[in-house]
Amino acid sequence: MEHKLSIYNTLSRKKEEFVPLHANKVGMYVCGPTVYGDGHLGHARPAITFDILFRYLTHIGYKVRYVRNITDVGHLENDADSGEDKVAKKARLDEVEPMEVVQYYVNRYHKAMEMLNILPPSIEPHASGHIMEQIDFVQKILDAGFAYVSEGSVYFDVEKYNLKHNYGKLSGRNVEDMLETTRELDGQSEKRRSVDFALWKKASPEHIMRWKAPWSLGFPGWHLECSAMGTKYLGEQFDIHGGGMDLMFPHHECEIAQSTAALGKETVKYWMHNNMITINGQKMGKSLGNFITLEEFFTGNHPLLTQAFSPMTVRFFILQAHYRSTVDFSSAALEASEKGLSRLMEGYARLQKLAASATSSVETAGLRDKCEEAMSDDLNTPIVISYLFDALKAINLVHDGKETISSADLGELKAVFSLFIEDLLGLKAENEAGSGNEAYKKAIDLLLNMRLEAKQNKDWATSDKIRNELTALGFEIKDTKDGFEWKI
RNA sequence: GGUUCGUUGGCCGAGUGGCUAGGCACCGGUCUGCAAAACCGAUUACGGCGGUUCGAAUCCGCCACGAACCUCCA
Repeated sequence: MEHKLSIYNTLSRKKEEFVPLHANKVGMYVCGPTVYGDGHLGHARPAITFDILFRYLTHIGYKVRYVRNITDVGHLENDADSGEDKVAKKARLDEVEPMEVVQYYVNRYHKAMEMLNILPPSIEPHASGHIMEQIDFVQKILDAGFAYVSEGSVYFDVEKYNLKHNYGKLSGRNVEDMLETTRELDGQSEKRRSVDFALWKKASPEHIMRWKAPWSLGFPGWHLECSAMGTKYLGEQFDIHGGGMDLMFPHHECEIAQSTAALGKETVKYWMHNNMITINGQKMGKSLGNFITLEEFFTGNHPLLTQAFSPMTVRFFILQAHYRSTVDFSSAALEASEKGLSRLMEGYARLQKLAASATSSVETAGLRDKCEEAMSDDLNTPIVISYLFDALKAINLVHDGKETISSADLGELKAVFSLFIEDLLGLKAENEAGSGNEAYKKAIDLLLNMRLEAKQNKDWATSDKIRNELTALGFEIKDTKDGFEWKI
């Protein structure tokens, strides 16, 4: 059964049925990372959220072009005084080439994304590789009369734009209020109004990353790259633009203004924003210095972490909350997710070995439909997961011989689990130490077979000794009807 | 101050008018030589006060508390 996909559009502040601009094709743009530091849990959230959307859109039959940018220029570090961008600053400190810093962190970002089983986007454009497109974009805005040049820099004229269009429609602001509240801060600026924002910025002498433009030797403004690259790869109008909620204002608001000013029309149909990850109720973020990098999660090397958490645990943890809710981080919450995930994945492995009977005593019909329905309802992954846990119960009961399943139902259940767990939620089994080492596995089997013999002779002392010592080494031993199972 | 959003059981976290998601923890039971795992069962909820309604965690109003954005941020 087909369910219509509905997604929450920040522009209208409600769920809307998703209707693509072009039949069967979807264009989707997501704000990617600024590569001047290691990725943290906050970066994982949009990456995972829009990975789910990418996978789901593909699953329901769309051909999706997914663009996720790399920000490696612009984004001023401090207020107007320095005019130096983040990447340049870091590079000077480290005494390396700016692009070397970019490459280093891009590599690390890709590595982390791969570990989290996030599919690569269709196109991953760098802002630094699209300076010409950005200069053209600035020129279009100037030509349209919505920008002005001031001492080598170009600024967007928000007040003028707002006379014809609605600046603030995305974030619910109005320009008059903003001028009221910020007027006092507006000193001897090159800007006419405090609300105006830079499209092109003249580089200060010490600024390393600079490009030649009609107005000055400089660099593009903070928000321009997304407008320029989005339209370049997805067209003047495309379906979905995503990113974190913190980007709603000013970043996305400015994007709307830029694109509307340059092209004379709305570019994006659906704006989607994932919520923040909090830590003790407060946002986890770079500027707050309370973030935990992904690498620290994977190694457990952070004061707030009681242990290491695998990439799949992190992914599962994030998927257990709806993307529009904040999710509060704690080591205890991660531990709970780890156990839940492990139970789910064991059940999934168990499902593959289940024996079919003539008839089913468990009810598994409708699972696919319910899961599809939850996914199509604004990507409600927590509900999908809850249904999978319901089905897990049936799997375990059949495994224990307390219930039966027909081969048709078994086949369907396998297909549904495979589809949702692997293809859509993107969860995969994580084989830890020892995978692939046959000799090692056989040695453990040998020990456990000796224990089995001891058990048959009712030599509990020997049998418990083997089990206890293996347990102490980190193995988990389970006795089964006709033998044993183990894992580490 | 402005804008937006939130407050659910021991913890995490779904749910938008009636049918009390799910996970983790805890307790009791089944199974087991004992465990582990699995299964069965029990318990604990909707910030406060009013209103609408036959009926509200869910709609409306007020209050309290918290968060995000208004400056780079996922």
